[in-house]
Order: sequence, then structure tokens, then C-alpha cells
Amino acid sequence: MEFLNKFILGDCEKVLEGLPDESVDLIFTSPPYADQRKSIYGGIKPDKYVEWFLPKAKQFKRVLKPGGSFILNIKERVVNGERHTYVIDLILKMRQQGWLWTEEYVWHKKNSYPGKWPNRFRDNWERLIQFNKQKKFKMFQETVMVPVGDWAKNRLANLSETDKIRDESKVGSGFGKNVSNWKNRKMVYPTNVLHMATECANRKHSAVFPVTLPAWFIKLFTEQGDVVLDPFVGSGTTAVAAIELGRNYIGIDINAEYIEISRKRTSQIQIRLPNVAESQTEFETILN
Amino acid sequence: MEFLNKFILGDCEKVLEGLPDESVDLIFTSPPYADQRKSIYGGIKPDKYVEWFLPKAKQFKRVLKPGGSFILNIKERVVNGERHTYVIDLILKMRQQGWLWTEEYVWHKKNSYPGKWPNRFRDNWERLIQFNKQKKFKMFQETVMVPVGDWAKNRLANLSETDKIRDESKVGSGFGKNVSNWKNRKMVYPTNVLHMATECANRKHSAVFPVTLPAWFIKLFTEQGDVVLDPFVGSGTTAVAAIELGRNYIGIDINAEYIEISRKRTSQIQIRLPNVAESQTEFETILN
DNA sequence: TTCAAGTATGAATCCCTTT
DNA sequence: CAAAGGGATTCATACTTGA
Repeated sequence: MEFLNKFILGDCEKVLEGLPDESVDLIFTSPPYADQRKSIYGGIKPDKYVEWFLPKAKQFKRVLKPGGSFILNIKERVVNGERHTYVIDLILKMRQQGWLWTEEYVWHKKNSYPGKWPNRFRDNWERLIQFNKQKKFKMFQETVMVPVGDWAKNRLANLSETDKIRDESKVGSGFGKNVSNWKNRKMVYPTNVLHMATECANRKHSAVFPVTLPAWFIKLFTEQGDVVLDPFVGSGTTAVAAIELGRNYIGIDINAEYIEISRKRTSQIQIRLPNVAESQTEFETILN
Repeated sequence: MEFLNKFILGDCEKVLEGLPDESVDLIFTSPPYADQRKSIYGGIKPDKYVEWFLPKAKQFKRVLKPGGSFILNIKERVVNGERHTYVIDLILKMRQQGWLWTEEYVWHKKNSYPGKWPNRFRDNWERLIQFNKQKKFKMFQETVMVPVGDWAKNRLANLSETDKIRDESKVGSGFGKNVSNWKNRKMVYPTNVLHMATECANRKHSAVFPVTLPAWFIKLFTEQGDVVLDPFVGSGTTAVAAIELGRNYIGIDINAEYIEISRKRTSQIQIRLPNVAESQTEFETILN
């Protein structure tokens, strides 16, 4: 496939026309929010947002595999003192398009932009809306398990004498190993609330979300060698996550500068990372 | 006003007809979610939810003062593998009714219901949707300021892996019992993400949300002596918060057993609390 | 009295069986 | 064939118990 592991300059609606049906396992994207980033994207008016987005969503649906997922990172702007309705309008319209509104994850941003307003507090969360084409879809819940809650810490902090003895007698090795084994076993499934700090790096290209955010969903909804699409790839964060996890990426953006940044950024990563060699062989196998 | 500081048995839609226009400063409520709590409320079908709720919302709008706020605690159920749209439908319809959709707070529940499903994780958050009648409304931001603790410096500086994923423990709403410990700390404004556990104790009456939740909004949107209405008062949690903060309450519920529980619960509080005396004089002043 | 360990229980959801 | 019902799954919290 000629699109694989490339950044393509252009309007994703047009570009995707060249992509075959059902060729993508996961779409993860953070489109320009209405009227935001005017200088770069031209600024879509909130009232026009849904009609601007819908034809693109139609293409997304076409290129997504039946068991694939679409994760949309979005948040409604405040317009005239009110939250604008373009996000919920979009959900309703996309359902009419045939999408299933499977779930809504919340990204709790721990460090939000500072500021003070008379009628609201700082906005500290964003939506991560999951759409699917069918009720059954690929999901690998074990890949995102998290260590168990506080009681595990307590347990580790005060290991009782009997615990120590038991461990010694059983295995004979240092109890550190046992503890780690036990720790590994004690993983629990996460919830639909994600806790991640925003990345306050690079002022040039506003890093919209941290690499850990697409990485979490890529692990959850794809396997090694799968294809991850970001039709508004911006500075390439989704692609970075995909590469690091041994997935193929397709990055599209209408802005040439962003495409350039993404290319530079990912090339650096491919050099830097130790596991690139093995990842690349995987890529080559798939590409051939 | 004959309704003040009472629990009234009946359908709030009918009961409120007896309340004058613009007589309430804050409406805080958690209505029965669609198809939930069948045994108590009869269970409203998800598809009928909006049409069931709208005439009640109309009464709410009538009795609310121009500068008052309406906080609606709600969450969409999963129906046939999909999030149902009754919540976002309701937002759109209420806007047609003349409400402004000012803001949506997120309540991050620290202890969610356990369970495992092939297509989703545990639901760990609920919506707290703020509606207003006009752009300008009463808001006292200083009353809910949060102390900046060591967590701000240390935790945010070097986030551990678990920290990134798991919830922080102390950020919260700042309404904890040991706030006095933080007196010397610097205070900052909170965000629109609230951190509270559900109340899993108290076997007699299952309080769905903790007292701290209505308390937070009561402090934020009302002053001493103001009137707080909960049209689905359940076990009286909103009223408890109102009493503790020296506000007047109006509690309505269609279920006689709940009304009884609420009456008992609040009478106990009035006896127990040390600051009741002063609160009551205030009430009397207002009542006369 | 304090602290650690044990235990009960929630605004749940899926899936399969029964009516 | 739609609607209703029951079993299995699972974890943070706070109350209870015991040393």
C-alpha cells in the first residue's frame, strides 16, 4: 500500500479517496476544534463544524476495517458564554451515518492551561469518543492493565515477617523477585477515565496531546503490524506512538509545515529507539 | 413560603406548580437515570426519557431565579452495546426550551462499580451539566478554592508510571474534612473535574452521591439563606448539604419511603451539628 | 487507644435462557 | 421474535473486628 508509513500533504477527505475500503485498523485523531488555530487551518466556524466534518467521517468509515475503532479527541468551545453543541450534534449525525457511539472516555488533563474567568473554571478534561462500525470489534484489554490500587503499595511497604519467610522457603531466591512477580500478577483493568498530563514541549507546533494518549488506544485496539490512521496528524504524535509500538501509520495533514515537522520528528525517533531494528523488519515483512 | 425546608411527597412537575416564579437560587438534582432503579421509580425507558423530563425542566426554569443555576447529575446508559443518546438529546431540547448550556463538569468517581466486559471498561465518571437562564449568574469562586499541596510540586514534576495512569489521591474538590490542615498553603481555583468517591457505606439509605458533591455546588452558586431545590431528592443528600451550609432547602420526591428517610436523616443532622443553632436563627429570620 | 487486616457492597454490563 | 430475568465478572471505599 503506497500510503503506509508516510505523511501525506493534503485534505484528508480527498487523500483518503485513494485508500482502499477497510484498510485501517484504528483511526485516532484530534481534529482542529472549531474556530481554533485559525492561522493554521483557516478556522472552521462552530456553526459550520458538523457539515465540515461529516464528509470526512464518511471516508473514515469507508477505510476502517469492520472490527476497527475510531477514536475522536474533541472538546466543545465556549461560544457566547455557552458550550457550543457541535460535538453532540456531530455524534447524532455520525450515528445517522451508520456509526455506533460505543463509548466516551474522559481525558483528565492534570495540568490545564492557566486562566480565570468570572463564570467558569479552567477546563481540565476532553472527550475521547469511540465510534465503531459494528458491535464486535478488536480490543486487547490486557495490554493496558494498571497496577492495583493503594493497598498494593501498603502491602509492599510493610511486608510481614511471615510473608518474607514464606517467600524464602518457597523459592529460595531473594524476596525482591517474589514481590515483583506478585506485583506483576496484581494488575487490574483501567476505567474509562484517563489521567495524563499535557505535554508542554515544543512551542513551535502546539503539542495537542501527549504520546501516551494515542499509545494507550493503539495498544488497546490494535496488534503489531496493524495500520493506524491520523487524518489530522499535526506534529505527528499519533505516528510516533504507532512507530514505537510496532504499528504502521498513515499521517495526513493539510499543512505543509506540520508534515515537515512530523517527518523530522519520526525520523529522529527511528534512529534513537533501540527497538527500531526489530520494528523495521516487521514493517518490511508487512510491506512486501 | 410554605415549601421552605420541607420534604414534599409527589411528582415534582405537579408539586412545583405551587411554587412562585423565580423563587429558587439553585437546583441541584440527580434524577433517576433511564431504566434504572426500577423498583423505586418505575423505570423510564431510555427512548422516552427526554419526553418524560422536558415538562419538568420547564417548571424548573420557571421557579429558578434569573441569576440562578441548575446542576443536573446524569449519565447515559449502555443500550445494545452503545451509549444511548438521551442525555445529549436532552441538552439540545432544553436549549430549545430557553436554557443556556453553560458548562459540563465531570465527576470522577473514585470507586466505580466492578465488572468486566469484552467491549468496555468500568464507567468511572458522570456528567454534572450546568444550565442557566441568562449569561450572567451568581458564582462565588473563592468559596471552593483548593489548597496547593506538595503534590502540585512533586507529583507533577516527576510523574511515576502509576501516577500517569491512576488517579491522584488528594487533588479532589478541596472539600475534605482535613482542609484545616492546609490552612497555611496557597489556595488556587479548582477546575471543572471533581474527584469524589461514591458513598458506599450507610446501608439503610443508599446515598447515590456523597454530600460533598451538592455541597461544592451550593457553596459555588449560593449564599447563606438562599434556596436550594432538589426535585428528585431521594435520601436527602442535597438537603443535608444545604442545611450544613446554612441554606434553605426544598426537597421533592415521588417515593414516600425516601421522603421518610430524608426527614429522619436531616432531623438527626440538626441535632448533631454544632453550628445548627446559628443556622437556625438564620432560617427563622428568612422564614419570617 | 491505635493500627492493620478482613469484609460487605455499590446508578453496571454482557450474554444466555426463558417467557 | 421482542422483552424480561439471572449468572458471572470485579475493585475502591469505609466500616468492622481483633491484637
